[in-house]
Amino acid sequence: MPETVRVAELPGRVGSTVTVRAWTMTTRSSGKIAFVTLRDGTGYLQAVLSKKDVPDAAWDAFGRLTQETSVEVTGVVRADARAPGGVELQASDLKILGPSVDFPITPKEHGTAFLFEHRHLWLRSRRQVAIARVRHEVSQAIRDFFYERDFTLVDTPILTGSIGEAAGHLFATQYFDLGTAYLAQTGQLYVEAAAAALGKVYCFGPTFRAEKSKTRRHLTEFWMVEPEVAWNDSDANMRLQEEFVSYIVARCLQRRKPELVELERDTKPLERVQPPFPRISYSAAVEKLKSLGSDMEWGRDLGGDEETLLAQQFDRPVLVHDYPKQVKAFYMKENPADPRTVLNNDMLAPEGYGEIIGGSQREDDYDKLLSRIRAEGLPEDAYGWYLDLRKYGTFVHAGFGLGVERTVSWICGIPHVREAIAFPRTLYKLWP
RNA sequence: UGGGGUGUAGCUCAAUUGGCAGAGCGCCCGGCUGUUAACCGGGAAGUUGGAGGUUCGAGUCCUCCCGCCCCAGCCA
Repeated sequence: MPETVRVAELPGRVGSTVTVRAWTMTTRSSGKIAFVTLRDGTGYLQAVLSKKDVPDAAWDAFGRLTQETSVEVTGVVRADARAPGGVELQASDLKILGPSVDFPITPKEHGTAFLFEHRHLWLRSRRQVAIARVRHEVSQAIRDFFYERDFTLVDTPILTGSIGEAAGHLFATQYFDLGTAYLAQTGQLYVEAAAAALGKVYCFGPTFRAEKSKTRRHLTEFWMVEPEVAWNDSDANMRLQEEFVSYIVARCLQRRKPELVELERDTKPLERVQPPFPRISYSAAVEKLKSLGSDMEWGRDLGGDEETLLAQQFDRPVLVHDYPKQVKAFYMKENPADPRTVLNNDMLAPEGYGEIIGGSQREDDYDKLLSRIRAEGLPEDAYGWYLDLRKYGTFVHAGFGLGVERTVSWICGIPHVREAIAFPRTLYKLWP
């Protein structure tokens, strides 16, 4: 009885007889010799069948192979320069496990609308497998980075009663007899509470925005990691960010080179991602943009075009800090050196990928926070627990949120965030 | 919510600007002993997104509706 092995193990099994279970990608035949390219999730394998060397049933089975037929192939592992990957399987038997009739995604070109309608099948493609592996590496790097630095993971609620940020639309649902519940658009307020208990914390999970955004950078459901650190000021917050992003990129370069090659990603720009990152104040950024021909004015938030133009001036991610108070959220700490601004920052990824991080030092003064809540017309009683954090031993603290899909898109060099998650949720896409 | 596109075979796209709906891939049949998205020969495949209108004649022009894509705002 031959062993069943994974394709990835085959280079170490040259000479032995093995059985592989996998899916059919393409077939080629020359009458008496036949080739089938297989994939099993661990790698890609070419199996070779010679008509004279296999049972008639196996030869007939080859003739019935169609794209994505699942099969069991037994044979001898052989090194051969003509085989993709350098190793192939000289088959002695082939059995069909599951036929596949009229697989909709052919090896030729398709439009994005068609592919996303078949997302559950499209995931099997080499490109989508590579993206999934990079995403997995990013997620694991995130967890390892914080674990190594003694952060505690705090899982924050997805169903919430209060509202996170001032603007933005939220998904709402009826919550028993307690009225409306909202799907969380941030875990930040909760990790602030946890930071007062545990010091260094982070949350990592899905987040929901009911905004009718239709751009390559937006999803209605996306994953965000949000660290929050007691006694960090804005400067320490930015140092943590550049260390964090550099760590994630380095891990992908170190462990996912084959996937980045599959994606035809030029890794040179990624290799430059090392601390320190350039920093520029919002005010200086406005001046710089003006000198570059932009009609940007002080007081306006940076738009997509401005972000791209600004990021193009640097060879690695750039930290833009101290934005005008009126364009930023109520919880950001007022800048003592310039009360028109707050102690926040965004991180703009290079190559046009835009904002991957938004962060700030939090307002730790009870009265100032309360007046901001009132000024923005937020429901004061809903924020009672949040204000308590300033009432009982207030503390300097700061944190940020990193968007996983935007980060994965940037590292992979893909044009749209919806490819960076297995089943994207957008304005028009709730299935599959 | 604005602005710009697009919809023709299973898929990706043509169709002389109003005059016989076509190609490549995929699929089916046949051929080939080292193929790499194999190649060669043959075949099947269409309510041109939907409804209405103009016209001798509409894939093409007009009106409305529907789906999708891109850009902007919002943000990660």
